Amino acid sequence: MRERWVPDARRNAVADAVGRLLMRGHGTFPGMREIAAEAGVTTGTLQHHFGTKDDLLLFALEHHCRRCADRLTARSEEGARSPRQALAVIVTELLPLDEERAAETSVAKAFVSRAATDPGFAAHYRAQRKILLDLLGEQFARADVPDPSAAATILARVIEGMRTDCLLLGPDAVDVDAVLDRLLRPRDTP
Amino acid sequence: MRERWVPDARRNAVADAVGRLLMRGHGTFPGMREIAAEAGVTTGTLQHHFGTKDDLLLFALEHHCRRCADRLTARSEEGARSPRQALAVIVTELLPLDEERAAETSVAKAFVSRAATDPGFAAHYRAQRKILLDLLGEQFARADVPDPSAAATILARVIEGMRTDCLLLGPDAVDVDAVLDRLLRPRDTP
DNA sequence: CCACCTCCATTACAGATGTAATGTAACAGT
DNA sequence: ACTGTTACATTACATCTGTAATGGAGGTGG
Repeated sequence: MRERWVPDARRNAVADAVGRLLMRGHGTFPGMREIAAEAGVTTGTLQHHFGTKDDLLLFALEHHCRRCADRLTARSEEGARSPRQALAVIVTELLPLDEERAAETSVAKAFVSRAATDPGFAAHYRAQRKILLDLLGEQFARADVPDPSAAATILARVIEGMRTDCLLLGPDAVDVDAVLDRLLRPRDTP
Repeated sequence: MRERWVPDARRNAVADAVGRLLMRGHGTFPGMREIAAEAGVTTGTLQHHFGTKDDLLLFALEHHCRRCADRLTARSEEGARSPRQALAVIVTELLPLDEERAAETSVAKAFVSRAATDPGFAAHYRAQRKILLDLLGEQFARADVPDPSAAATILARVIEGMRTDCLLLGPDAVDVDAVLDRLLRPRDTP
């Protein structure tokens, strides 16, 4: 008998395959047959579960964002002690420090160019960005940093830079503590 | 008589065409015929001046980086008054605020994913990053910021984030002065 | 038993892809 | 004038692309 799958699990497996291919491949989006081979299915399966290729890619993007968000909420209690530690958890969880997070980062990077013109992907970017800004801003407010939302905007940008540094130069190129030191140290108040 | 070109000018024109296509297109690398059409030549011309497509793309990347670097050195004297203004010039020049800089940013973004696996593109990224870090670090040192190279690393990452914010959310999403305010305001010295 | 549906494999196809191969003008050197 | 080289244009081709079309296997409700 053919393997039985709950359809969502199959879609998630395909999305994971896309992540692995984007991580290993040359950065360009893989073809349908390549995705099917990596996922251990045929292109017919892909056509059935996702209509078109763009639907598949958009689902893959959402899948990896969802996984990252799940990890963030799962570790959210670790930040109960100090806002500084909460920020460290968030930043570290977004860095490509293992295969799973490397795939997520590769996916995110690959879709930036796409989002520049395609409104669907752009909307997704905006939504994801807002979630991150809220998370960071909350911790900056707890840390009594003046203008916490501005601080969150800056850290979000630093995170993006750290993700590519880590992806292209290796894990030793980033130092979470050094970054938080500089962004959290108290300032003169006039 | 057929138009005469000094070969370098033709290559640069092709590289500009690639930039425009990456800016307007959906983020994926354009095909040879598309590039040829945009540049007003045929694929034979492309094959003659660049051997293969990868050579063409790498040249395009170098071309746009060179243009940006040229603009930076051309405006370098404007930063003579204050390091803060020098930093503002550098950051602004890297943001996609007109067609030329938008093309440069699109090119840079498109090649990040590629650099993750291809050593040639990765080397280019490292070199370009070092140049920027030196430029920024020099100004932070002039501003008597403690650990100027660490500050430069952070600002370089912020710049990368600002570039995508500006590209995806529009010019109003970035505020150079606000960023420099936060990164340059004096700190408590223990 | 029968229709019906989901799930999937296979095949087919029209179009795009990078590039090799070939031809051909224009000019440079001798 | 002959030769060689540069700078293209055109054609050809094998391969890859996304997807439409078709068919079939297995489970489900009547």
